[in-house]
Amino acid sequence: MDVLLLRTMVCVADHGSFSAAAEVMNCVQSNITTRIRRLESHFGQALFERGRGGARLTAFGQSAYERAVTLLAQFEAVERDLLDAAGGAAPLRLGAMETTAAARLPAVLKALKARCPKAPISLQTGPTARLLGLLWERKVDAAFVAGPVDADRFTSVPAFRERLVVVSSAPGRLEGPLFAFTQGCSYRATAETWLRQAGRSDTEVVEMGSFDGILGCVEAGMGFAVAPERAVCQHRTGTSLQIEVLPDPFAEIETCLAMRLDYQPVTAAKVLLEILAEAPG
Amino acid sequence: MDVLLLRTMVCVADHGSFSAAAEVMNCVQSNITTRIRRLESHFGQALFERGRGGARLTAFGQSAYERAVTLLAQFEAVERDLLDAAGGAAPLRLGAMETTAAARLPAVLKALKARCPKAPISLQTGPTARLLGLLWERKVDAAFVAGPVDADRFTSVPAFRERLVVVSSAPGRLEGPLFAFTQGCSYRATAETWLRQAGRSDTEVVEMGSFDGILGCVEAGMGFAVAPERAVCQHRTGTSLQIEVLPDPFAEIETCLAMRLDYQPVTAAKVLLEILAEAPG
DNA sequence: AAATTAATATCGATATTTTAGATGTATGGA
DNA sequence: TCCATACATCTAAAATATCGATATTAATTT
Repeated sequence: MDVLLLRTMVCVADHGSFSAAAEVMNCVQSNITTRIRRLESHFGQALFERGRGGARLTAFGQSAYERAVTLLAQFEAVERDLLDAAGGAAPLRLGAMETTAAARLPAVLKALKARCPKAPISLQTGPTARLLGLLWERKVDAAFVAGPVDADRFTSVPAFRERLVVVSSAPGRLEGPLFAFTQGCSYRATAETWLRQAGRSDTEVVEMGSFDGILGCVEAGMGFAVAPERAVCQHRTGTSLQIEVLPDPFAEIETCLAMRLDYQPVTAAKVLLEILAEAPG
Repeated sequence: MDVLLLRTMVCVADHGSFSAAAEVMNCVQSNITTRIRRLESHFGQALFERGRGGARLTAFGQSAYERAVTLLAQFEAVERDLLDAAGGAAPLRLGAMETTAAARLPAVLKALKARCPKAPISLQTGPTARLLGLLWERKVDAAFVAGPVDADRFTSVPAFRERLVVVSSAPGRLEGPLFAFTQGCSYRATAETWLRQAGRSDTEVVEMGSFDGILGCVEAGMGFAVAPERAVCQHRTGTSLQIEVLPDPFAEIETCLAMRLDYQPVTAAKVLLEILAEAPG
């Protein structure tokens, strides 16, 4: 019984079909079939019920899946620890909100790279809710998200204090729709709460996937947006964008670095925590 | 990082050299070299210090070894459980003392095979001390050993009550050396204690590896032996061997089935426990 | 200093395993 | 009926692991 087979089983179960798993694992679907069949013949039991609309775990498959998940997690934890012990070369997979990535991370990551040159560091951006999901599934090791964070599921340390501002094309001109990220973005949630309290629950919301796009639309006078001051300032150079701090209690938002409770920080993660502690934003 | 690589590392560490590991793993030594080098280059760190007289773990190798051992144990536990859940086909590796294997196990194993026909059952014989060692290293799942057993390290259930007898070629003729198994046999320890208490500490001891050999020598009048009554009776048919029960408190010895505290019994093991509970010997 | 010994390392041929990609089969819905 | 979706099967080729012979190394012995 090989780890690859277990990984494949977990991937199929997670993505609901052989073909989806093949895409995720960068191989052809026939390989997935072969591996699952090997596992199944090893146990003499079907792991999945195949049918239109994908593959579902059988009862036996379900129990195998649960054990496989914890086994693989332990396997990866050991591998991480050893890579780390071997010379601080354990990878660190970070997540961050778009705006944090743009406004805050360049300085932090530069300092981190300087102190852990060998550690491969990767970054994935997305809204807070999705990042917490990735964290929970162990797809990322630590994520910069808008606080506060559910302390029952994650540890978190304060990283940056952001001031939320309203961005518009002219002072006080809050006409047109609110440009915001897709659902799951906590800044958007804050903005909507603010608008409701200000009696503007009718404001239309336009979803956009990129921060640049949002600012571009706002600059063109198509509407307004809510974003952290730092992030706007970075983009504002040479533009006519106007900013205005949100009223309390919406102005002050804390960005935290969140991790799973059971995550054992690798060297690079410890250094990141030190960097955040040294230079509080 | 493949399981085979970890298994190889553990095997090298356990047996002290690449070539010894190669023998145990049924492959040529160059394979071991290749696998260890792959692991080492993966971590960028040496796992073993090579030298005349074998390979020793480096500090890093030691920590890798410890993690690998627990990981492999978990891996195997999961595999066992799943094979078991898939249809009671999980293997059961038994250990037993020579005399137990000869006198008691045939009936028990027959009943076990009848109730778990699919489960592969293997048996390894040896003296109590070695069996407990195998148990501890998880090389066997359960072992029939002479009680009492250290309850801090093993669970044990009573299996058979044996009456120890002195075997000689003529009634009362306890001349010549004591024929016994190698060190580690608890019957031998009992016999030596008895002899000491009887003021015969000077009795010479001849070690032999097989029970048949011992009885043969005794029958030829070369000396005497101590063994469970049942085992002697099986072999005695048509011989002139004389038996005499040992004085208290040496006569009554309990044979237990011992398992590691953390062993999760597979179906075959549970059935074995039932069989022992039904027909106490 | 040379020879011996007990180890691991290296290398090329071979065998095995895994993969990709083309094709087949089944099934439900337009 | 035809199409789309999804798994199964098969084959050639690519990747990988193994064997077996030989080289290398370092510590002992002579």
